[in-house]
Amino acid sequence: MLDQKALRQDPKAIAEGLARRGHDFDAEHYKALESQRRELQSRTESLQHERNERSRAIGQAKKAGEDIQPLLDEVATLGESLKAAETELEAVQSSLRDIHLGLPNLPHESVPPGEDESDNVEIRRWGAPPAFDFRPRDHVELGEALGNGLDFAAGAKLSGARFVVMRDGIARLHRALAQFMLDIHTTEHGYRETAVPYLVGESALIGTGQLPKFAEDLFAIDSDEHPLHLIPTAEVPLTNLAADDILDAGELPLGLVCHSPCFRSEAGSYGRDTRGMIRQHQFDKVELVQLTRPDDSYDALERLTAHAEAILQRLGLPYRVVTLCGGDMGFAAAKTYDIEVWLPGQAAYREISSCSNTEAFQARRMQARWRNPDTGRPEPLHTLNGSALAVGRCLVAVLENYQQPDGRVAIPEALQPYMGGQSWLAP
RNA sequence: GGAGAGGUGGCAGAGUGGUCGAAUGCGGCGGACUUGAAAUCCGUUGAGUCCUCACGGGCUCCGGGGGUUCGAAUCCCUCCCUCUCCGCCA
Repeated sequence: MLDQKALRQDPKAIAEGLARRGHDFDAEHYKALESQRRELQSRTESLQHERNERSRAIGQAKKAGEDIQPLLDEVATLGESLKAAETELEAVQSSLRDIHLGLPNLPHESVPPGEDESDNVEIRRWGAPPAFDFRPRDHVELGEALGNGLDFAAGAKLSGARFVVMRDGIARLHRALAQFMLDIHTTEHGYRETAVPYLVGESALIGTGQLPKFAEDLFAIDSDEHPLHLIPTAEVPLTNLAADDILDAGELPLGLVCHSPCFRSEAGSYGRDTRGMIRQHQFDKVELVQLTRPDDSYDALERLTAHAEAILQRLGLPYRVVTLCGGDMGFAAAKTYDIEVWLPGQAAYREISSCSNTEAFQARRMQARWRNPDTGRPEPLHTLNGSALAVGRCLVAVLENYQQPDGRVAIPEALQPYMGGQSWLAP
């Protein structure tokens, strides 16, 4: 949610900001609704005031033993006009709420202009793509050769397209990656390890911005008794832990890390990445979330991104970092860095992490606040999130980058302690 | 699934349908006393929102939603959550 004061004060400026991410906002319509709201609200509240006063007078008269009938006659019609005003006000407020919940975040001034992926700006590279003197295979081939360790047919048999079954060394490697990431983030980067529910209620999803607009991207539990959704990312439960809270300044910045499965319907991406485990309905991810003071959130974004990069560096995987342009950013983000890992099977850099500062956008939606010592007042804090990393895609990157001519795969040194000292995956 | 109890301010805990946003205690903050501290005493201390340049004022909130009433923390309906016992169960 955007700052409503700013919206009221200068809707045109907001519209210009939103245009930078390709969002069309009708400032005139908003202004009209807003002035309607103002008029209705002051009318409603003055009627409420009158009711309160009169009720108080009736109470006092009754206590004094006076005849209250004349007073009752006076308020006879008050209730009706109050109710009418309240109903009207509610309708306008609900329209305004719909608008508020539907507006995406404003891009930070440092966000490059642009419409789509092609306008993203590369800001750095690390490592060099491995030079193979043979035709590198992709992870699908490699996995199949490794004792059917990646079995897409089995996944499809159980659950349909975009599911996979992992076995043996590959399953273990997948587990090793998640363990490794958790250990680094908790012991070296200062995040608090957190385990969360994988099913969440509607309010949490509104809090982080998935609802009301993107319901079709989520898997819902089809049940009146349990109207829950599978989490598309641990960002949802993790960030919402702060909902309705007022944190002390001393608690910030607060870093949380969580390993969880993620569930995405991938509606609207039917033709894309159909081969392999790049785009699955279910995948594991280690997620970082930070809650910060507003004046610290952009430094925190750099730190958080560096935490994600540290994993790739330790694994020796080449990557680049890009700043997303306005048109390519997610709904809640004010600024996003994508980290893209080199995949020899595709001879391309592919997204393996996305690190975003949402500023106060999510905090306002979920009433996550901190007590500002300078003002003494509760104020929205800033929230950030980033994958560090997507475990499935990281597995793909290890398999493809560490493959050998004979089909074996070397295990990065950093992971060997998690693999019982093993240094190869071999058929 | 069955039976019962309960959800009130940071915490604990009162609350008769009528100045109850709410007693009291603890905690927090400020002050007095003290060389300093403790103890003691005095004061203060919820959130949201609207109007106003401001001063200030209004409105809403006692688990959520709905209802009765001139007036609801208090009465009614409904949902959610917590606790105890029984059953079932990883």
